[in-house]
Order: sequence, then C-alpha cells, then structure tokens
Amino acid sequence: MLCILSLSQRSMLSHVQQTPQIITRFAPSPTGFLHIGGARTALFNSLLARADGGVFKLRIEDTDRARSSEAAVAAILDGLSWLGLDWDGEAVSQFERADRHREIVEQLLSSDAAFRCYCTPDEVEALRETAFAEGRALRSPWRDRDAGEAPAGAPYVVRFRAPDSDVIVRDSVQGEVRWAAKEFDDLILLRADGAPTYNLAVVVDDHDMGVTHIVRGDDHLVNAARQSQIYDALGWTAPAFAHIPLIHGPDGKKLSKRHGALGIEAYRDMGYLPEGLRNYLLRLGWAQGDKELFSDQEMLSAFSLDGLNKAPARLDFDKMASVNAWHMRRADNHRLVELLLARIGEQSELRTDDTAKVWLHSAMDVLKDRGATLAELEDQAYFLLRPRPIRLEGKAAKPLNGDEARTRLGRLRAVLAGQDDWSEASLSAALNSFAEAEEVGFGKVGQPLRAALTGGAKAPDMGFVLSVLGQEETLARLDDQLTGA
RNA sequence: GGGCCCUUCGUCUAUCGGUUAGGACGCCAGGUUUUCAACCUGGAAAGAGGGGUUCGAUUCCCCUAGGGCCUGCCA
Repeated sequence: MLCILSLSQRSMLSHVQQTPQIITRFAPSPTGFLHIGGARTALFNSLLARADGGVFKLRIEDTDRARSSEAAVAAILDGLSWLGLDWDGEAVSQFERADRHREIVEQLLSSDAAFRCYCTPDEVEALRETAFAEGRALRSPWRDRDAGEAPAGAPYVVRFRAPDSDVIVRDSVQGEVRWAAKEFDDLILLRADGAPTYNLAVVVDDHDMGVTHIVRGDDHLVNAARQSQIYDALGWTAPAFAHIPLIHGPDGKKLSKRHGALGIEAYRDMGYLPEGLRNYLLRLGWAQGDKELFSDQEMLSAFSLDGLNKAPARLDFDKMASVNAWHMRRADNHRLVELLLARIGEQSELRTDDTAKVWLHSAMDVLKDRGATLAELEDQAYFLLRPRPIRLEGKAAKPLNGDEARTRLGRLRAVLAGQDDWSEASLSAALNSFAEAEEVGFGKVGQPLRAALTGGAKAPDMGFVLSVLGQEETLARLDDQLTGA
C-alpha cells in the first residue's frame, strides 16, 4: 500500500511539473519461471520507460492463490535482475491490494455498472452453452433482476454490466480494433469468495500506479477491450496499449518446453550474456531498418513503439548465439574471466588458481573471438586450464606416435629451453625456423607440439599458446610427454 | 461455433505504389590453415493462392488457404 501511495504522489508531481512522464509496468503472474516471452515484454516496457526518463514498475499478479508461489516470484525477480531489467520501487503484490479492488467494486455496484449475480455454476454452464450456440457472449439474467428476488443468504458473484455499445481499442501495434457489444459477457469482478478477478484488479492497479503505457502479449488484446469498458465505467482514462505478438518456437508452434519455453536462467546457464539476450530479444518482433546489433545505449535511443511488428516471431538459437558472440567480443575481459571461473565452479578438476587466472586474462582477447557463448568460451579455454600431466587419449596421441616425432619434439624442447625472448612473435619465428632447420613442413612441428601442450583440445595459434603458457609450464608439459610412458 | 490478429529467402527482418525485392543468422563453394574456431571472397535462397483497384502492386481492398490468440468464479 505504501509504495502505491508514493507512486501516485509521484505521478501527481509530474503533472504539476507539466512533464508528461512515461510509466510502464511488467505484470507477470507467478505460476512459473520468467520465460523468454515475458522477458521480452519486460524489456520493451523497460526500454519505453527508460528512454523517456520514466518509471518502470513491477507488479506480481498473484490473485490466483492456488497457482501462485513464492518460488515463482523469486524466479521472476532473479530472472529480471540477471537480465539487467531493474524495476523502480518495490514489486507490488496484486493480492495484497484486494481491499482496494473491493472498494472499487462497491463503487461500480452503486453506480449500477455492476450487479450481483446469484446464478449457480450449473445455471451459468447452461447459459453459456446457449450463448455459445447463438454466437454471442454470456449475459446474466440478474443484470435486469432485482436483488430482492435473490434467495436469502445465497452466494453470489459481482458481475460487470457489459455495455451495449461496441468497443474500439486503439493500439499502437494492432491499430484500431473493433468488437461488437455482444462479444462481451458480464464478466465477474468479484468471485463468490469475495476475491477480485484479473480484469478488475489490472484496471485498478494500473490506474493507481499511474501507468501510462501497457506493453504486453497480444493474448491480452481482448482484455484490453474489456478493461477499456471498465475504465469507462469508472470515468478513468485508459493507458496507451501496445499488444505485441507472442514468440513461437523454431517450428512455428506455440513455445513448448522442448524448445525455448525455458526459464531465463536456462539461457544464463547455456552461457548467454544478458546484453546478448537483450539484443536478440529486441530484434524479435521489432526492427529499425537493417540494424541488427545494439549496445545498451543504442537500444535505448533507438527503441520506439512504431518499430514493433504484428506477426509472431520464431526463436532461432543460431541467431541468438551470433548476436551473443558480438556482445561477448565487446565485453570486458575481467568480467569474462570472472564469469568463466564462476561457471567452472569448484567441483571441476580444471584449474582456477591465480596462475590460471593470469593465463585467462592474457588469452581472453583471443579466446573470446573464438566462441559465441560462455559455454563455448569455456571450451576454448580448456587447454589452458586442464591440470598436468595431460593425458592423451585416442586420436589426440597420434601426432606423438613414433620415434621420429618424439625425438624431434625433444630437439624442439631444447630450443625452447634456450629461448630468451618469450614473446608471441619471437616464439612463432623460433617455431618456423626450427621447422626449416629440420627440413619439414610446419605440420610436422606444430601438430606434435600442439598435442603435447593441449592434449588435442581446441587452442589458438601455437606461438600464442606458448606465450600464454609461459616457458616454465611449456617445458613442464613437454617433459610430461617426453619422459612419461 | 463465434470474435480478433497474422502470412516477404529455412529463420529474424527492410521496403511505408515504381527497387536487379536489401541486410543479418544459417547453408553451400572457395581462400587462409598447426587442432578447433575465427576471418576473407563468392553463391543459392522470398512476396501463401485467387480476384480486384491502379499506368503500375510485396505494398491498398475482397475471397480462399494456413497459423495464432481469446471465448474461465486463470492471469
């Protein structure tokens, strides 16, 4: 209640200052994790507000007590935070505002815009079937009946008296959408147990929170019409609407768990960077010309409602990865090292000691070019981090098979032991002249060396590998192979 | 059943009546090459179908087909 109060004060203040301020909100229901579609909705709302210097609010729509859970609330909050979509003020619990919702229902009741309906569930069922067959929405017989006719003490719900005029919603994505009055039923405002329902609660909360723009999935388009009717009945001005198309799976069907309807944390675990995901999500259903890649700053100044599309977009993990790759290259090396070490964790056999950290730092510029996600980066860093002695298995040992290869590697070891200048350029030159002296192609030198130093793992150019590893580690790894069984 | 919405390369999209229909991801070919990548060059690839309107339609209108959403004492 407190934060609602302060918000309406803030919006009053903005009126006084004559500076129209955009206030948006993201309003998930906590029945599961934050999925990718919700994340995009939150992003658009956040962008719209932030670009204007406005306010981005979070409201948890937890009026369905049976299906809401604290765990889901936590998952949504975590997901938003990880994605970098910070909301202003405290998250509002819709459930906690039930008294205020009831107050408004009383108001609607007294203005005759709502009425008590004493139909039993069975009666409603029958009514609904008739209405369905007649191609119209359900209307309660109690909308015209005197409450005095009601059986004493009988349970009732409060219904909205659906107006007899057509409804027009002006939506910045959908354009002007129109419905006939008969399409709308006398929707329930208060359940038999006195609990407010969604459409009522949304209207009251959005109004009280001073929301000026609602961006949400187009599964809510019809709700926008219903809500407009409620706004009208209350004499309130409805916010601006933008109903964006839903995201589909790669197969064009509704998102399923198999392909993308995952919690946002699943994408984090797959190694996506929040800014990469934000950028990918931004371009899903929104475009500004041919521009694909956006820094956060560019995103902020580029985003506007009129770039939004009406057609649903499919998820494409290849594209997601490639967008992420661009952001990973731009990411700060220190941050990437920390993210990588956090990924690896303590359970791993991989090295995470200070020496390994130094190697990672000096290699990061090259490594981050070679992968699209943190998972791939981890793969690329594997050769650095695997502990000695490196065990060569199967194909990896092949370049070291045979006396010729081993004795040559021995001679190379001697050369490297005597190498004073341990810079990449100098090492590359040394490797090349060694191959010349041996009168063999570089493959005969590079491949065994690579096998000994990396164990066949993915790795950059050998001169670079040597320079990062340092002389001591290089010689030690060579000795492991040369003297080992 | 009813209502609403959608439909440009495989995917994301540009185009706001006149373009050889552009870009990106992916794909294919070539180059580079010491693994794996990265990178460079080139290539294939689209207006769902049918009617209109117009000098001219991807663009505007209608129909058909296909897809989605809503039609809850869920949100």
